[in-house]
Amino acid sequence: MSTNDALAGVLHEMSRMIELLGEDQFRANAHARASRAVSSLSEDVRSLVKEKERLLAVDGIGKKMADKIEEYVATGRIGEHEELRSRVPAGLLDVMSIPGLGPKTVRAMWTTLGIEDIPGLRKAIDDGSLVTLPRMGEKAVAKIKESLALASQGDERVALGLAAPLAWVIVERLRAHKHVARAEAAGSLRRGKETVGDLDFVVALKKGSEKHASEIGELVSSMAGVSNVIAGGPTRTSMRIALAPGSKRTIQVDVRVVPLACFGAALLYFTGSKDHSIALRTHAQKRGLTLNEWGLFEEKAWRKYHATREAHDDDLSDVPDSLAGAEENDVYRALELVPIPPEVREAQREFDVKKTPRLVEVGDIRCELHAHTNASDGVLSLEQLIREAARRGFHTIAVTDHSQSSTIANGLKPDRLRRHIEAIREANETLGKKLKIRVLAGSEVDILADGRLDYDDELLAMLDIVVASPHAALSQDGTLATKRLVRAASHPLVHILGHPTGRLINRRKGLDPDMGEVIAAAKEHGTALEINAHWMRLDLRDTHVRAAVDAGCDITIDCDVHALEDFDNLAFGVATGRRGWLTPERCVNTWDAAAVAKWLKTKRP
DNA sequence: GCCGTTTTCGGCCCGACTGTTTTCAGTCG
Repeated sequence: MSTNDALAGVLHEMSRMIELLGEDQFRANAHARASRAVSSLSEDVRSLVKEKERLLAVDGIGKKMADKIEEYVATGRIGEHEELRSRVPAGLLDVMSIPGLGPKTVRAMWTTLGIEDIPGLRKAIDDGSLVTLPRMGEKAVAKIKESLALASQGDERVALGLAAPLAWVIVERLRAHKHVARAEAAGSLRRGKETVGDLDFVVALKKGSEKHASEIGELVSSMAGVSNVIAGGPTRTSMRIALAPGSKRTIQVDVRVVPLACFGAALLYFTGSKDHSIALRTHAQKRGLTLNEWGLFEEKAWRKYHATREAHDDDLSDVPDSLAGAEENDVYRALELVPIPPEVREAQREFDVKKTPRLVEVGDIRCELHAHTNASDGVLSLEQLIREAARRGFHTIAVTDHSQSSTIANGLKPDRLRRHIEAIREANETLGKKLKIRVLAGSEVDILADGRLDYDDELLAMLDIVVASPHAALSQDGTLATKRLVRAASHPLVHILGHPTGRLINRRKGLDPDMGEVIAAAKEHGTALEINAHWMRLDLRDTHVRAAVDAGCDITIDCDVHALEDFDNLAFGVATGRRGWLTPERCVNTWDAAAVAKWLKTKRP
């Protein structure tokens, strides 16, 4: 785990413990906010504490928080954290992590029944003592029991690439309904986060169809794979659905229904992030306005409406006129803000921009620079690969099979690579010319544990393109990893540093180098850093991309193609790039053929 | 504990839904 993630975890825990102790809620919120700010930092806190002003410039980090962060970096602990821990039973945090159980309820369990952990909670359910708590009835206990059963099957966030296909199916189903005017997936999926906790959908009904709101929730909750419906109101339905047909793994799905005039405001709010939404609402509040999922309103007008709303709460047709609400961008403009793309809505500097950034888009991508054939561990023949790349309109396809050390991946020994180069050059002359696509002879060469490359320089120099990636020794020490990657990024024949950390989302932590140093080396030597678009990798990750973009590095977005469908992972790589504020100019794959060729030459003798 | 185009003190986003209540507290996103 990176230092940033570890620190964020400590701050989050502090926030939860402050809540459990029933102390100042705003202090708890401040710690939670600081935790989120730290986890979305593009820089390692270890370097940030050296320049305190820049640490203090981070939204949500003030003087006291900066001191705690400094203490953590210096000693690996925060005294106040340990003091809190001594006052709160460790198992109580597990209890509070059960959906439906918040700080007030868990505190009551603790102080009146002596419950200190999940076994204690189970016991209190069984012996009937739990139901004696205030505001605790049979239904509430049943819900807790259900949550307990669910919690044991694991609640880790779902990789973007596993959740997205289900989201697409649901959006299509919603859009096909006769009363639906618009439907979009929102939440962290829309923001392109590498993992998502749940799926959010915003649906607008056609004018005159407002009475049919309740049909929409039923439309989704009647889908195959729905295991239980958690809540179902006229405008909001929550349920759990199997991630794939037959899969035991489920994900929470929330569907919100709004009138068409409110669609933008609802989409804005349910896209988040939480901190971005809070910043917008605070901004509105200072202007005597109120922003909610129904639109942007004069505060007085909204209050008057809302006070009378209960009488007709299943009727969505009478929301008062808003200052903005139909489109997200209208809301930003009405607040005198620049519209912000979803992927960078993190309340981290996006409100400082003077105009909407033009971030890289899938349609900008014009070449693929990292692809395997059946010469190593791909399933496509050279011809199939070239045809598919051409079919997708690419001007260049790089054939980069594995190098000799990757024996499991059938890596090529030097002799075999020489013959492979000839075959690729031949294909470039024949099929490439015919399909108007340039075929590059390349290699994804292993970066050995000490930073040396897996072929000698003479052989590397014969290749049109070299992607250098780590594949083994992925649990080595951070300092060694930094040296290793810096050495590879500084190599005069390397064009691209491929999936630099080697992490696999939810499965393998990968290397933990000082990315600041790696980025600096890449910048100095004109080496591009790869965003590997496979949803299991997304490596560089979003925060690394942002640091690299800030440093002025070139970035590639590569599908690391092994099979036809891998080309479709591009959207995930692009989303990660966008989260890192990547513009087309800095993204090599958006350049025209001549510019890419010229760039490749700069790294050849 | 953070923060400032009202403020260095005194605020702190806002609504839906549930289950428990006869008017609301707690949780969630």
